[in-house]
Amino acid sequence: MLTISCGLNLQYNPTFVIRKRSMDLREIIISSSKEAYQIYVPHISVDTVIFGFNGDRLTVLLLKMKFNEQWFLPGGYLKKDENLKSAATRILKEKTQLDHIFLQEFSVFSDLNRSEETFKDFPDDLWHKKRFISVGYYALVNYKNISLIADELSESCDWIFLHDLETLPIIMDHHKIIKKALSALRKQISYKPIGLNLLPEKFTLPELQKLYEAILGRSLNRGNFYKKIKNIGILKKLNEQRKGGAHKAPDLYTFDRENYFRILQNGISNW
Amino acid sequence: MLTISCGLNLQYNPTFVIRKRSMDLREIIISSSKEAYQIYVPHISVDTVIFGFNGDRLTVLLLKMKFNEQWFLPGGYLKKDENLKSAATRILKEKTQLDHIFLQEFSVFSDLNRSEETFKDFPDDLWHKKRFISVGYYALVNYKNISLIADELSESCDWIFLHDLETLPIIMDHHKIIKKALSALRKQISYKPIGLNLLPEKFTLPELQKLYEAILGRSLNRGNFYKKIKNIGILKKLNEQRKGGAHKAPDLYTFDRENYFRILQNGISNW
DNA sequence: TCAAAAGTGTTCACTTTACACCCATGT
DNA sequence: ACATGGGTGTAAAGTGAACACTTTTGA
Repeated sequence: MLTISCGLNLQYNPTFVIRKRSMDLREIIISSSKEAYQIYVPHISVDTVIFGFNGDRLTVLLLKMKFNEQWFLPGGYLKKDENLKSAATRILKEKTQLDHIFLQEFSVFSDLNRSEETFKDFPDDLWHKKRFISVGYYALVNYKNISLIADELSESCDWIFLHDLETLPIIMDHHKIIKKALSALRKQISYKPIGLNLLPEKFTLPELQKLYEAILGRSLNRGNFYKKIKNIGILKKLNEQRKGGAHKAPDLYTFDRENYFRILQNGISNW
Repeated sequence: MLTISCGLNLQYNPTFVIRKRSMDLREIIISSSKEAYQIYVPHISVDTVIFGFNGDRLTVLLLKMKFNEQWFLPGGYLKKDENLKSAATRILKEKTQLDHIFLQEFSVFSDLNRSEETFKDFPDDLWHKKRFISVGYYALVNYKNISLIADELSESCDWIFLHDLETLPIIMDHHKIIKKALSALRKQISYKPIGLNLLPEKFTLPELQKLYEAILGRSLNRGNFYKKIKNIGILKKLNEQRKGGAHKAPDLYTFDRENYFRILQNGISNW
């Protein structure tokens, strides 16, 4: 089941709606700015790159701004009483309702004029107009069973195929952030197990292989992949097959959660 | 040549000096706080873990606080007109005079009550008393030919052996930061060349091996190390030997800078 | 029965590991 | 001469890539 619930959905007469929207929105933003000064640490933000998997290709969760139709990553600010990991966890939960997801810090983005331009038509003391140093986290989640929730700035949110990113108008340096997250993920895949949050409880090796191929962006040899993945010791073979497809029914597996999390902590071997 | 110039060196009657010191220092800190508000972005700091190598063991550059005798990492704040990498570069230069050094971001430290305690006897609006989210960078530099420069807060600065860290009083979470930097460095050593800033212009393979062993914290097999390191393609064998030692004179090498920097960018292979 | 996908086995090449051997040098 | 460290070679074990073969299934 894939539900997408996306806040307001104003439509009909486009020009009227856009004007109406921007007026409401302006007030919303200005009032949220005041609140932000109370709650958050200034100049620090978190951007999360949330990867999903549709069984074939990787997607990224993006939101679409109400007032300029640009796409951007789910993000937020650091509360005065939390650390960055908590902030990233909170932001992930706000957008996807998901908890207990592996979140990995991968880089900090601190260039000048990253964010200042976006709200240039607003008062100078607007919170959002400050310079922000953003800490990037990525997560891997199961594409299905997720109710996406857009925030007050966003008219919609959606899973965007990595492949389609180039064609979208994406805000600020968020395209660069996604690329860097993907690169960090590709590095991680060689020494940390991946898949627990991306695949259903029971899955087949061909499905797992598709996931690896989607992340790495290239096809892998079946026999070699099977050998390698089984060797890691994170798989439990079930006494069931996935019936219903054409052709031979593939064996079902689950993750051996104990081993999975141990290896997630320690890395796959060498270190 | 190893010169260490460390600001003031007050000594003699300890109790008197400490009192005198703390009074001067208090004023210095309070005035630097005012300046800081003008120059820096609040709540963001940079800590640099600068590794050195004495030919046998790894060291870390630490400073010693004037007013509580605790050791801490060279660090600083983010100027309003620079990004984090520039800040880290600037801080490294301030302490070591060195330029063009490879600096690697490795983690962000954002826990609550990281730094607030250190200046608890100062006014509440003191810059240093704010909550700081610190971005960690590490660097590798040649232990020799460096004039260390302590700052206004520090009575001295010194290269501390990794092995001796446990015995020193180290401020805040700086011990944790060093450990994490070392762990990142150990990961990096397997896919990026290391040594250009740590060894003299001309060096021998046994020297390079000692460096690797110091970083990894374990001994390596000589023959295998030679083969592996030569295979990377970053070494140029010179037509000279290091004379003077007992036993066979070892061959001298330099780094092939072109290859070195190319591989530093792209990683050693796989990726 | 057949095409297609799943699962397993085999071969070859290459890398890693362990270790042996020779070389050069100062004492 | 010999102890010590430097430099190279080699065999065994392990890993990864390519590919072939068998099995299973629905059409």
